[in-house]
Amino acid sequence: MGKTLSDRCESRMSVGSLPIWMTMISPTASARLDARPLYQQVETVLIDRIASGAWPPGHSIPSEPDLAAELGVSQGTVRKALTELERRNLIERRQGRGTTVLRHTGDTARFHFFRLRDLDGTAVVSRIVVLSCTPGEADAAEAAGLKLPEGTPIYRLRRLRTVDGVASIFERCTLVAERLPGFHLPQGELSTELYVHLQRAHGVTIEHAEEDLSAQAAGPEESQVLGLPPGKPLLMVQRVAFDIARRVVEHRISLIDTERYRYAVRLD
Amino acid sequence: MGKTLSDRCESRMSVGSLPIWMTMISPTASARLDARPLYQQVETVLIDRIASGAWPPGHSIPSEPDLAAELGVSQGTVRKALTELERRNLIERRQGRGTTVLRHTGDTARFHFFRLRDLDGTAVVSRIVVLSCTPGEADAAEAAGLKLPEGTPIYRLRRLRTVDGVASIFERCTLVAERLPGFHLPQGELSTELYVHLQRAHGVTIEHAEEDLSAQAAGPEESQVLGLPPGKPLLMVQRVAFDIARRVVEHRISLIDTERYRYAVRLD
DNA sequence: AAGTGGTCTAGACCACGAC
DNA sequence: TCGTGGTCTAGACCACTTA
Repeated sequence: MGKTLSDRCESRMSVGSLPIWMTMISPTASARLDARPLYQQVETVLIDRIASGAWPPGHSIPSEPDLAAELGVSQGTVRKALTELERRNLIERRQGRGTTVLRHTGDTARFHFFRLRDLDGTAVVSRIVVLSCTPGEADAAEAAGLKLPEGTPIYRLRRLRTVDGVASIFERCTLVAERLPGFHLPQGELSTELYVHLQRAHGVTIEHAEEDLSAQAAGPEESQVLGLPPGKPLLMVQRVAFDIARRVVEHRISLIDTERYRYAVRLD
Repeated sequence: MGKTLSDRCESRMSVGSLPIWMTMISPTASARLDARPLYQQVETVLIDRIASGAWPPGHSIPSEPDLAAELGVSQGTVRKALTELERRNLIERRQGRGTTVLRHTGDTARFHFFRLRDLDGTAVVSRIVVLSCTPGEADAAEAAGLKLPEGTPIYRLRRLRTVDGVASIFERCTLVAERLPGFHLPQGELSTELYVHLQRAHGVTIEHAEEDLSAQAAGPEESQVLGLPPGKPLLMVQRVAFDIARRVVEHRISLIDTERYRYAVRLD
């Protein structure tokens, strides 16, 4: 085959109106270059619609037959693309109801990005207190963590997580300002999950994150905040979080007292 | 449909010989009870053939059209089942060459189950020294880790991993004897990956593992083995490993000096 | 040239949910 | 009742490997 979505669309332009996605792709440039399978091209189109905000979180997207007709491909091809989006936790499909763009709730955000578990394996609930939130420019260490140049505008966020009333996690977050125009934290809701807020207030959906774990002795700042003796072994988690377009949004260093809780991982 | 694989087979029994999988399923019991989708039933059949050793690691399995004909389903249904097996890292498909049962190599075992990375993200190579290997019965702690009753026959394995000549990881492994009849370690190859050996010598394929991470101060045994000051923060990884049939095979406690290396995780 | 898995299509029927 | 996604089929053509 080797045909491109735009080829198929051009042959239909006389009948229908210009599809949204064509406004984002240069027709001349994409004419021959995109030799990827059709279902991957469909995938890209759908992701662009979600990432651009055309289909915001919670939006019901067109049915599979409608999408197939609009894009000039078969329903099977659309299904294959949607299956991949579902695997990436970008959409939710339900028989009889239709397909919607996933909206981060506290539960889903925690399920995917909060790996702390009780000793018997049950999920842990934590309360969050924001200690400080200030704009600034990335220093050497922060720039290295974000893999962005030094001096990049950022926001610095310090948080404390409390489990069962016990201060257990100290978090230093570094947020990329460019991704979050007009960033501010709601004063009242200190316990809001950060990623839920980023999606609701800035339209930024965190899709995946990479974490590096190590053991670290408690330094002066964290031993004071967590109320622990200096030198006590803590679990240090360094996270880099990416949005749907796989751009860096956040770097976070969490220091965790694992006396009563464990960080759970599944390996396949 | 709601039809069962055995229904479809019965209608073909007059022409072909009895398929392998029918010998493992009671025809009467499975006649009405298995209301799962066909592709999942096919999946089960194929997994059984792999788990039973009928298709050992490295074996080239029949082509998709052949499997479809044998099982009385369409090629698309077989493809869907194979796609899931591929996702679970049980098989490898290559265009033009065919499909083979995955054989653990040192590389694949490390890639899936060894999460340690250099500070710049490159994979770490380690040499293994076996300190001891003795049979015994599970004590309370070991039984809890394996989620098996106390007194279950086990093998205890102590290993030391060296990275760049520096002792970095001390491992206490507990292996379920029932899964590994006649278990012994090859004397010469101290650096063999355990999971490669389990597959080659005992036909046991480790498919996935669950790990709990915490920070722990070095105790007397590990500080001596690793040559570290007592009380130094170490990363403690408690792993439970499962075979293809999702039965527990191993419990392992690793104590890691994360001075120069990191445990890497990807969250989706 | 023959056979493999990979892509794509068209259409049937089913299970579920909303109206 | 209707429209949705889920399952299953049959068959075409392509890309790749092997002989």
